Amino acid sequence: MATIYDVAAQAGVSIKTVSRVMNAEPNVRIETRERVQAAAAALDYHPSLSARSLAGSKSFIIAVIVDAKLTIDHWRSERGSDYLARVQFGATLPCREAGYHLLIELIDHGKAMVRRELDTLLAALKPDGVILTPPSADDDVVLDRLRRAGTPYVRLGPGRRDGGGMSLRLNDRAAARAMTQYLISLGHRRIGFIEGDRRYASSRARRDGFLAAMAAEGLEAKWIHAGDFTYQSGYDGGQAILKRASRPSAIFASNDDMALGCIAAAADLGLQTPGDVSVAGFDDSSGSRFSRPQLTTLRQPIVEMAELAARALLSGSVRPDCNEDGGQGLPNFTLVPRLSTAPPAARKMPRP
Amino acid sequence: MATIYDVAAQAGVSIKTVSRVMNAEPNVRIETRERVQAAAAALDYHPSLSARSLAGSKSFIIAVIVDAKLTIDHWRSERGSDYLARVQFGATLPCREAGYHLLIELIDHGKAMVRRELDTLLAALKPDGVILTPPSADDDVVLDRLRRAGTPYVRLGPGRRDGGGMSLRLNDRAAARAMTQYLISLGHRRIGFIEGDRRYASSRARRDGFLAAMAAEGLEAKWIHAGDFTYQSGYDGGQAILKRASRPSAIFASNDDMALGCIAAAADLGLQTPGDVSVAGFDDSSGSRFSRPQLTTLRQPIVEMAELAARALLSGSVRPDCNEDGGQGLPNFTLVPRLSTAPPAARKMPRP
DNA sequence: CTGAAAGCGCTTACAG
DNA sequence: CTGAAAGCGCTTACAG
Repeated sequence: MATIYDVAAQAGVSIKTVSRVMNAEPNVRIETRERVQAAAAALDYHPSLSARSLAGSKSFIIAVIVDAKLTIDHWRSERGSDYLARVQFGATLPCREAGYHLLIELIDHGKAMVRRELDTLLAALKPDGVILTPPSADDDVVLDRLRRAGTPYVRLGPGRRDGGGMSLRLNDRAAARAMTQYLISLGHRRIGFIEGDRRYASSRARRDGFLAAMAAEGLEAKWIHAGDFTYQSGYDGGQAILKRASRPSAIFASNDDMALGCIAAAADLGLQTPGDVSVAGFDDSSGSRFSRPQLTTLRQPIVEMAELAARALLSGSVRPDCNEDGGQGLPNFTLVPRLSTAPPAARKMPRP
Repeated sequence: MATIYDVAAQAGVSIKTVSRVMNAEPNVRIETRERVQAAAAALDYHPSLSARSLAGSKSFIIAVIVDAKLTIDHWRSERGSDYLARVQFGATLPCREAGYHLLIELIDHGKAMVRRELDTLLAALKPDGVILTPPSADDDVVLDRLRRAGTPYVRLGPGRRDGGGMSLRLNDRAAARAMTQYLISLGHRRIGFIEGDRRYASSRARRDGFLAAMAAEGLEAKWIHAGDFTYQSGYDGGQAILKRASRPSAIFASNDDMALGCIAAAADLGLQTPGDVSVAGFDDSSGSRFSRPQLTTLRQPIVEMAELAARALLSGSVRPDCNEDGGQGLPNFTLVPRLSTAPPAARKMPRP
């Protein structure tokens, strides 16, 4: 394979000049530039990433950090949870345009592992930027190691405001509140809630939004189940809630996987959705669109967030030692009403 | 950040010895080894990938090549087509265990672009192995550049037998034949077929399997539509086939996306699935499981294939200049009967 | 079992 | 506008 020396020799210049041309730096006579470009093309020369990375200050790598357990669970279950795919979609294209490579890195969020895995990653790869997904975005160890390494990072959907870097936050609380209000507007007054994993800030925010909407209408939140974002926990939550003597006419699950599990639980108890119980989800996963019945859910602009994150990192505007909220330009959530929710059956309406 | 020199100094040895310890090479006294390990741990030392890659013969990178247009289309449509996710799932874990990084690279399969993009990729990254998905797996330019670079590669679902490297092939023909026979066994004799993109070998094989099964029963294959694996082409195919005066009682689409499009087309024409027309797909995508009705489809062991591909590459057993079929240990396809297929309505049965 | 030397292919910092 | 020198942090090939 041709190296910078071959190109320099062929063009009759020094390697420094070839370097200037390849990096589109100024101060090269147009004629020289063209000679170098011709030589590079003739020799089919492409600079080595590792050499550039070792000698210079850039690695041309952006890493996306995801939780290993959760990601593997989603891959294994094939339930159409496409959070990671959306992040890849949003971040891949800007990286590609800039000649960067996007690396998906799974890390274990156990106290002991996270530090070792992250340090290895940062030292080995020296990524020019890191995109943090929940729960990494709020993980003390992750944030500390990143800051120590001086690596710019963008946090997706973080809870903490003081985590450094740039944050891209969706208003989970407002979204959950809107969904709850939607259920109330359909006539529901007895509404259950299935929580997500509490390690996730978004999970807590969704719960808060639900509780706020209920309180605003003077409704009691009596059916709350602690799930963990998995289908199974949604199923368990649905069973637990719907087996009670007094059961709600609607259930709001903190994500689509759990909502689908909840619908299955209802069906196993002989309850139809939405005839006997309405069920709403959160995420607008592809599974939600193809479920039976199609799921009423909330869509958040994950692709746009990831794209914004990548662009911010690529532009060099993110500094690890600041706290920047970059979510201004982001589109808002959208409530997507579909067929899993309906007004409660008349006989089940409590009297006013 | 600590370098190999720091560790060497701290342990009182040469950098060569540190290198030996870090790479688990033999010929280091146990006592020396422990001293080096202690020093490395104390200094939080992790070797630099770019330095290792530049000096040595390994890059610790495995690249997956996918078609840019197709991948972006799948990401954008969010229709639960999880081929890439399955490949990632299968290949990520072995890479991780081996300290390797998996890179997903989109390339454009236009004649002009593919060579430039691939050469840049190979020269810049020097991946230790490449996993080729369709249609790259049969692309002359891709195969030529890979061989020229001496990069080991595994081809997933290739058509050509002479493409070099290792091939992992699924029996698309037998699978399509089995599905067609299944439809026939339900009582269908008038069966339509929607083809996938003909650039894909699997697409041609599926068509062959369909035709073979029909011919074996002495049935005419009169309703064939040329699709391209997209939902829209399935919709168009469904419309075209079902609008004809004489229409089939079942349609077999070459993938799930097209099958879903076909069902939508039927619905728009006032035809129920499976009441008026049975529809079968291919892939067992997550969308197929959540569709309404759930799709009868074929599952192929993509995750297992990708895992096998990664392991073969990591073990160093793949050579670019041979033609190896590595699919022996792979599980077979499975026909997944679900609710989108049923016996034809009595009045539509042709007389024997 | 251990180490000194050379070199991988670039960029940096500087000189002219 | 151009280039000579040094160095990034490792592995390779060799010597002992």
